[in-house]
Amino acid sequence: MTTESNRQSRLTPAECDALARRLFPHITKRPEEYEEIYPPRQLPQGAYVTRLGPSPTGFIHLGNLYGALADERLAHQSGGVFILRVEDTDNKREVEGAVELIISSLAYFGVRFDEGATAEGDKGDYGPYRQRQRAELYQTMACRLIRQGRAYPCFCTEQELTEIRERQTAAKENPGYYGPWAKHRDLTIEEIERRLAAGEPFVIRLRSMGDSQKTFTVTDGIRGPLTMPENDQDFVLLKADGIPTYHFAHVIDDHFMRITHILRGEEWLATLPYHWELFQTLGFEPPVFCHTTVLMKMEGETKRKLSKRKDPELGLDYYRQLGYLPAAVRSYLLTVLNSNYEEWQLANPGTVMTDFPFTTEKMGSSGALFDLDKLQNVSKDVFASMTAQEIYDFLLSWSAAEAPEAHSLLAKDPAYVKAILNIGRGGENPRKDLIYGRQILEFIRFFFDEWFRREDAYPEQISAELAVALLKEYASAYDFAEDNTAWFDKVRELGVKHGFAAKPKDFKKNPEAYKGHVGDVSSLLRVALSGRRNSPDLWEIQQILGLERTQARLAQAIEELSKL
RNA sequence: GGCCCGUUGGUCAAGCGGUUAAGACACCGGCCUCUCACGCCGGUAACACGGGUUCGAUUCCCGUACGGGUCACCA
Repeated sequence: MTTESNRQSRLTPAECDALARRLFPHITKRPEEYEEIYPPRQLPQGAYVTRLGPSPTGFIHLGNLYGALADERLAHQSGGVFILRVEDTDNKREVEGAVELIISSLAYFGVRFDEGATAEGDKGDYGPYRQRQRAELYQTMACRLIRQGRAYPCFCTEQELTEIRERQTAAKENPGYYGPWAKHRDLTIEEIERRLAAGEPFVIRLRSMGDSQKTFTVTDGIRGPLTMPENDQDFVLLKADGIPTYHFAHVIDDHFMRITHILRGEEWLATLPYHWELFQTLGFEPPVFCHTTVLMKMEGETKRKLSKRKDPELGLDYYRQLGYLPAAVRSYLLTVLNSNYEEWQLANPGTVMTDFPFTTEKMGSSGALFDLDKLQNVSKDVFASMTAQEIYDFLLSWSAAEAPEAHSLLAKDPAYVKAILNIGRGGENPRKDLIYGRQILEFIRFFFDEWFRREDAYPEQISAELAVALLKEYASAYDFAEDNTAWFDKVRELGVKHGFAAKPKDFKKNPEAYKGHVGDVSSLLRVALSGRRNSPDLWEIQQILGLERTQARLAQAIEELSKL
């Protein structure tokens, strides 16, 4: 804007002083006192102090966890502090119990705070940690700005603001409250006095000294040097109810809580000039800004930022309900957050996630699509690295909350369930077919008589009559004590005796000569015993089912097939 | 629309003036094999476009296109 609009306040220092007292009669502290109340932290060199500042709207999704994880890693791996600060300056949006939900959801996924709002109340020396309770601090700072002529009361009504915007749109000017458009920027003290006396509601606006024709440069912790136009907007500092806007609260809190690194989504990039001017005006040393990318979702042909309202399936609760392993979700998010995490993990087997040196430099700056395939793959790997006992413990606690109908069955016979979970586990290359709680229940359901049912058809190349004969013969010859090899040899013999090829290759070479091959015979057994055409090793399944249940299922299949 | 950020295979992404342009997921073959899964081997597939700068551009600069974000007394 013109230099005209950058001029100092029209009010004299004495008038500013009087105005400050008039506006904030209850403010007794001076900003300097707060510097002492919230002294610089005594922390090791290079320690990060980060914070998560959710607004208590009662919904938290993958994107929030994504950011929280970065904050958490940076703070904790550097010996720093991670704070939860509740940004409740908008009472219209507040939802009952939201803070508790946020804390418990994040805790479930392994994100813990050192300081700030907790379920038991505030913890730490830089509180209170709910912004509405810090009103006096913000007002003290606003009072100082008024006194310095760097802020002023604005009595504009919503209508007047709309009008201004309309005129700006018509004139093709940038919208906003700035420069010549800021009509209450230079009210006389008498006019202000008159309106105050009349009880008109007002907000406190910054008197911007910026020039949008000029630029400034900040070095972003993720994106490197960023050049942006200076702010020239007289944006609102304190709302009519005396509560600060995000912009004002953020700058003051991050200063007095001695935050070193501000991680926030890129949606804040556009207002960075606001914050920059505020840091300068208040004389605060700005922390390092780190603007992360947002997590995106594919919608039709285009990508879109995850939305609270449109994407309930991306809520943290959703993954908890499905029974995703917290470690898997964390690990997946880390692969997106830090591009070299995956390779590090591959190169350092047997390490835990917290050993990984997380850096802001390795964070990407273009929006990443949420990739369910990848999450599932990561999840499989995590389950594959766990013992049956660990998986059992997880399933038990998860099902208690999210799958009560399965919980009692899982709890009834721990040894049985663990034996099931142990199939194909323990070797160098464990099976990777466990993804999440619900899916695991589905995967193992046939082991339980309560859930067992035939899901697939018997092999069509075997007639019902022959199938019955095979099953009967198999059942009477079945020896529970035989080992895997001896057992399969017997299945093979049985097949050969009835005209099946001993090897699939023999059958392929000469299909006319056989009724099928040994695989068809075991398919028959598989369907009879598991209800499915595909399953893990049959011998193991029988060992786990036990002799009695095995025989019962064979009998059941014989009966079923006899009716055909 | 103004401003800001971004753009390497379907996805996540290495790369930071000279590479046969990594790797992971997904997909497709093959091997192993009684099915599934695992594992192993192989394959398809990318530097948005146009100008510069340079001996040489994926890499640097400028445009264009496309995508995203933001323009509140919400955060």
